[in-house]
Amino acid sequence: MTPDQRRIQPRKQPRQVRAELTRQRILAAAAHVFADHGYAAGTTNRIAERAGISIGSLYQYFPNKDAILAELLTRHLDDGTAAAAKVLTGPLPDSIEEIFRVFVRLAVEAHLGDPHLLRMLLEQAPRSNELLERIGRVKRDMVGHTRDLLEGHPEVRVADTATAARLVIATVELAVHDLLAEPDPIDARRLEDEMVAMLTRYVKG
Amino acid sequence: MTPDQRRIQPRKQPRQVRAELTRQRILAAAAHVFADHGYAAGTTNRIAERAGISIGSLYQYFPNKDAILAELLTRHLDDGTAAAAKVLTGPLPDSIEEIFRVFVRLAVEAHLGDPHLLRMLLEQAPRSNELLERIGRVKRDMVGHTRDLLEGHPEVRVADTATAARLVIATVELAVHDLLAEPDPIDARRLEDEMVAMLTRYVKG
DNA sequence: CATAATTATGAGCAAATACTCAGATCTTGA
DNA sequence: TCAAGATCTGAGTATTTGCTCATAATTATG
Repeated sequence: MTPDQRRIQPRKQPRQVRAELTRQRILAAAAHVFADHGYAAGTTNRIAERAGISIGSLYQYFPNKDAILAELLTRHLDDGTAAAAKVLTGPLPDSIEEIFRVFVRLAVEAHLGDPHLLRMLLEQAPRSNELLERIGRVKRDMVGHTRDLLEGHPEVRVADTATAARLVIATVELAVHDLLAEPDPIDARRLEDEMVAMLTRYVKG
Repeated sequence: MTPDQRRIQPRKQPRQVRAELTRQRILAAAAHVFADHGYAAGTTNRIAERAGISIGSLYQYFPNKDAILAELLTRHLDDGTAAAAKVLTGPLPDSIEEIFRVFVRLAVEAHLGDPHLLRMLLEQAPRSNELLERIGRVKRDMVGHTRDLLEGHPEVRVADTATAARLVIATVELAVHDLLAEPDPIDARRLEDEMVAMLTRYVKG
């Protein structure tokens, strides 16, 4: 470990518009390159090339390669929690089926953009402790909320709500990833219907 | 690409016992190293060191690093299909619930050995086209069998058996991986029970 | 317009790593 | 016992890759 605590924060705050533009180009290019080549083979030089900027510029906004991945993942997590929080401000449907539908749809929508990138993110990111914790926290929150939901809802008839909550979250997250990222992806709407049906019948006993 | 078609086959068939022993040591060491460090950071030198042999010996049995991963994955796939084939020779239970239980248990057992390694394998291996196809074929077979099962079983009441089969396979595969490889893994028996319950209630409508 | 501040450049360095090869050591078989 | 073949060794090579830094170009400021 370097003495200066292996930075993840950008080394410089952009002060001109072109700087912010360059940052965005780098992130967009990184998303494509990582999705196409994987993390290890997605070299920083390739990212710079794809972004149409020099390698030097890249390192003016990101202290190292990991920081780029971290930023991409952070964005995804923030987008997801923001979307979920927004839904939670309004009133939820009554039936457990429709509640599930809301959240499954949220998950599907969050991954329709670039499923390959997302898959990559959640696979490679766990190398870093900081990101591992952040992911773990988000997941634990989701499981917690799900558990509360299961315990408080009259239609639900599962004995062990803790286990059921974990199963529900894992199923949604992973199945969405997998099915959407496959070479022959399932139709998103149909996936939503079937998954909602499965979860609903499960928790209703 | 090199002109000689990037080999995956070992360059030499072992003719003495010590050779076969070395091969096994390499694979065992690779499994540990890959599980601990990931594929990229699992260097061939580290594998050789852990196996207690020289780096030169390693390259006498595997033409390159990818071939080691390929062999590990092939073993896992072969073990899985062999176990499934064995089960299919005997008579299956009547109820769909008990049928699901048989296969879920198979999946759980196949991953109890070294879940971290398996997770790694399925995440990193798809870089190679050959392995991608092999995995795809196994998966398609499983989906096909599941579909036949769903269509032929009187208790099953799903409209779109093709989609349902994909959902069932993805759920079992991925949830098993995820839940077992987590820092705080779910009890295997409880996982089996809940998953069987979920799938059964799903397909029974 | 002039000076400073910000941003961009890209050749090249240092480190890591997959892999080679010439020779040493061990095993086999007659 | 001993030659031929099989196996093992590990320092070294070729390549890749993350990243730096001196310098240039651009933009802001007064």
